[in-house]
Amino acid sequence: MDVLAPTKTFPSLVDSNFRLQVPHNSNAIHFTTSSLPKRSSRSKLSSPSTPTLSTHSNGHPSLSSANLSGDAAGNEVLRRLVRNGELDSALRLLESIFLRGTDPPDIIPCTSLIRGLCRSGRTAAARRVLDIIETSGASPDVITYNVMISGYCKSGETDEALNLLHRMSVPPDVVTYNTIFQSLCERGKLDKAFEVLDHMLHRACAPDVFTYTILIEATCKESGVGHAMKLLDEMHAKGCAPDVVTYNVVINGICKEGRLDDAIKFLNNMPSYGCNPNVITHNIILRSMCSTGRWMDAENLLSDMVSKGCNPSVVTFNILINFLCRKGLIGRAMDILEKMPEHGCTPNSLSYNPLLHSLCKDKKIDRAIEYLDIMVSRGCYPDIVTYNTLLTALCKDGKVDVAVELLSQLSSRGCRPVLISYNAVIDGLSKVGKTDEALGLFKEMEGKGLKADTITYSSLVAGLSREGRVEEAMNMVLELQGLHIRPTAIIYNSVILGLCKARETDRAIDFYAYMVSRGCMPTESTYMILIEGLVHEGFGDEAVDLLGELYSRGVVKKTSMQNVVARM
DNA sequence: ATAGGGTTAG
Repeated sequence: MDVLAPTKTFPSLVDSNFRLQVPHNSNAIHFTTSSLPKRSSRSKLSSPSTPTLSTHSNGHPSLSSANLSGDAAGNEVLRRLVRNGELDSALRLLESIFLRGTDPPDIIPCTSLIRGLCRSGRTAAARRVLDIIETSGASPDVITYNVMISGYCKSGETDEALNLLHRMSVPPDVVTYNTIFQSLCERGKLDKAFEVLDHMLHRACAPDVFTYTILIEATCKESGVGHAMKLLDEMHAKGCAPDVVTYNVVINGICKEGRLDDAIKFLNNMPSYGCNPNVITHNIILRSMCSTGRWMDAENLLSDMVSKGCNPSVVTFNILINFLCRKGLIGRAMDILEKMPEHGCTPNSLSYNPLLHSLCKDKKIDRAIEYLDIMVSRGCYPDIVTYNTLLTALCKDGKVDVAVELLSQLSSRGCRPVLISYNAVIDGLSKVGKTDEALGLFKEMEGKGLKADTITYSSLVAGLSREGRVEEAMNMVLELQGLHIRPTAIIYNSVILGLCKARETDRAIDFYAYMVSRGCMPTESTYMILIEGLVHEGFGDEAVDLLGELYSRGVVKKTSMQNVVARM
């Protein structure tokens, strides 16, 4: 015990000065900390670019014929520009002619212009068009407003949408409100949606099936089916009949609450409500049956729907294929896929991907590639998930170079690599000791505007640690703070492992303390790595004490403990 | 306005 230099951090460890550090659960044990390298605090947040108006009004050829100051000829040019998709020229024309002209612009091309600008995310420019219409003395109609409001909603500017709703120069219609409901509900702002509903009723605008369906769906998610049912009653009372979609939304809610049998009853009662279930109704129930392992029920439901004349869709089959693949029943999944055309369905990439994934998981990459060829020969092109599956399989099969090659070809194959594609290959490279090459890909990825996540860093940090480049690994972990990425236990563990392997168990313990101070819960591996480290440096007794303590706390499993002892 | 969303890290 006295071999331990007093300056080191070990003593407090072996003196069993154990103290719970993390309040909630706590398997964290307290080691004395010593200071860690100062972490750099970089904040490189680029501010999102705001749409700006192009204000330059220097002569555009197509404007020359329209120097008559906002008259019929001007509108003709405006229509042509909008029709040809020359949005910026149309905008300039509006600014230069109609803003001060005597005749107002035609609101129909203006509405198209607003729609076009919104589609490319330029809501500020679109709003400018609306403002020009208003100041030029023309009055936008409800459609113009609806297009603008929908543009705001799609770009997430719900507050702007609401402001515009309140200052429209014509009464909003049910479409205006439904657009806003949809957007508020998607963002979980259900309270606000109900406020708007009050507003709608005050203005004597009657809600329709869409209105209620949107609200019922959101209510199922936020407050449960029980509350949603009240809305369904209210809907009935107001003389608005629910349709299949309304019922499907409710059935989906019931399934999500784990009440599959109630959902089935609802399905069976639907005809008595005057509404027949459709494929989607069945698919919702089918999915729920599969995910709860009720395979026989699923098979029966499938034959039920066929006998009722409700034809299965691609989704129906994909649900079944997915389920079978998860259960490892690849053969049956393939049979189903092959039978799809008999039911008038063409398999898509979502049909093939689970099969490819299962084959890869079973290390049958050659068969997966054969199947890929079949898929392509049938006109179904691989998507990014297909490629990601292959990239992962290649890496796991020791063909990292092939994976690198494939990754570089993705764009020319019509598939843009995504974060997961890079993560798969970066991980593959890191695992075979080619961390520098992995770092190169990481740079390339960032150059393409893809932001690395915790998994990317997890692979890189582990790669660096394995190569003995622990300093770099540690610095990378410290840098994550400025990037709003919380390192996981996996990341900390790999650094701790790297330090232990380098016979720097004291620093490993410091890093452990740092991990705990950052609020990251250690795992069983964390402790096992540290214990192995202690053993390697000749502190077997201390390791055993610690192990006993951890075992008595239930942090370490008995088998893990026996394994360590057996190796000593 | 409803169903499939699969693929990556110790």
